[in-house]
Order: sequence, then C-alpha cells, then structure tokens
Amino acid sequence: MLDKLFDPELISKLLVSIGDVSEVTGIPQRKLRYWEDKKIIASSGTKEGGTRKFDYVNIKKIILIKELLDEGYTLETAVRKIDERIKNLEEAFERLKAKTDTDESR
Amino acid sequence: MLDKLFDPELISKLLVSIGDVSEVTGIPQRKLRYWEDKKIIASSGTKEGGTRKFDYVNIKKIILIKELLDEGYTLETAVRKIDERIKNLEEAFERLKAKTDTDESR
DNA sequence: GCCTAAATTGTAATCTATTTACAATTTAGA
DNA sequence: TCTAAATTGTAAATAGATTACAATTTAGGC
Repeated sequence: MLDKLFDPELISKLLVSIGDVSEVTGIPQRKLRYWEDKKIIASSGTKEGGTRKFDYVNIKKIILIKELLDEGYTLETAVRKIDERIKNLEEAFERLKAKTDTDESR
Repeated sequence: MLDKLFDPELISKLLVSIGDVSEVTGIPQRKLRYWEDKKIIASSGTKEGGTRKFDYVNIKKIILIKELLDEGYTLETAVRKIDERIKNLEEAFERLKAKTDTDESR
C-alpha cells in the first residue's frame, strides 16, 4: 500500500523553495545561499538555470545547524558536530526507501 | 529531540510548488488548479496574491485520486472513496504532532 | 447518433519569486 | 589591530506561477 502514514519515498521527493525554507527555519535566504556556496548544504532537483529546491534532509540539517549556532558554535564546528547525525538520518532514510520498494514488489 | 527520523511537525510544514507537485504526481498543473477550484484539494500557506503551495497530505491525496482515476472511476467517486483514508491520515498526523509537542515540553 | 454535464485543456497578459554576480560589511579571535 | 570567517546588500535578468477568459473533449443516458 502506497499510503503508509509516512511514505519515505514521497517525503524525499518533497522539494521546498528557498523562500519557504527561509520561513520554516528562520534563516534568511541570503544566508542559505551562502551556506550552499560553501557546500554546507545542498539544493536538489534544481534544473540547469532554474531555482533551488531543498529536501527534507537538508532542511533538517539547516535546523540543526541553526540550533548549534544559537548555542555559540562556529559554523564549521556546528557542521562537524551534526555531520554524524545527518549521515545516520540519510542512511535510515535510504534503508526505509529500499524496504518500501521491496514491500511493494511483493 | 527534534531530529527524530520523521518529524511530523516539520513534514507538515513542507510546502511544494504546483510545478513540483505536477512533476511528482504526474498530474498537469492545469488539472491541479481545476481540482482546487472544485474544492477537491486545497493549497495551503498561500499568501494573498501569492503562489499555491501543497502540503504532504494534499499531495498524498492527489496521488490516491490519480490511482483511482486510472482504474476508471469518475473524479467524484474517486474522491468519495478516498475520503475516509484521507481523514484517517490527517487525524494520525495531528495525533503525532500533539505527541511530539508534549514529548518536547517534558 | 445526439445531448448534457462533467472533466479537462489552452493561453495571453501580468505578477511573484528567485537567480547571479558584483562587492561591502561585520564579527571573532590571535 | 589584523585577518579570515561569516554575513549581508542589491540591481538587473529570468524562471515560475496567477487569473480569467473561453474552448474542447469525454462518458453515459436516451
């Protein structure tokens, strides 16, 4: 059944514009672009010459970075500290997506 | 902890543009606007005079409608048939959000 | 086949949202 | 006080979306 409460396949496809990410996270657009320039976060699904879109994992990452910045960490340190958590999140996501796939093909 | 794998609070705030919803679901933008006119789906977070944004539940709804249309149901029947499922989905979502709130304030 | 209502589609003109690329400014710590 | 990191400002151009008009297509009953 495709309508499990949280469908990881679908959630990972939800792409949010920079303006809306800015609203949700409280981080100014200009700063989000700067963080992307510095390869701290990545926008996805962006067509050549098109507009940035952020997915769930990257938005989560932005929120975590913000929390650590508010606690006084530098940007670099904040990123280093959440690195492991984000990696785990991504992996858990991939596992769930893979599981959904096999469930469906059964 | 704010970084549970699926954070319903965050997921419900992910707003997707009509163009991206169209890509994800395979339903043309024009048809999505028509469905909204007919009150079958709702766009949310749309500022006055701004652009439509669709949330997770409505995108899920669009996918379910599409499945039933492909099976040959009329639009009206399709909507009626998934009505209960969508209601359950919304309720489950609200329960999880409420739970997250209390968890955090503990 | 013909008729009707539902369902879908087309598109021009306009407006909103975002982009890039230049650079300037502010902040924190040695 | 000096330096590198971090952030911010903005103009001009482009991408993406809106509305509002209407036309067209489709399915089912007769």
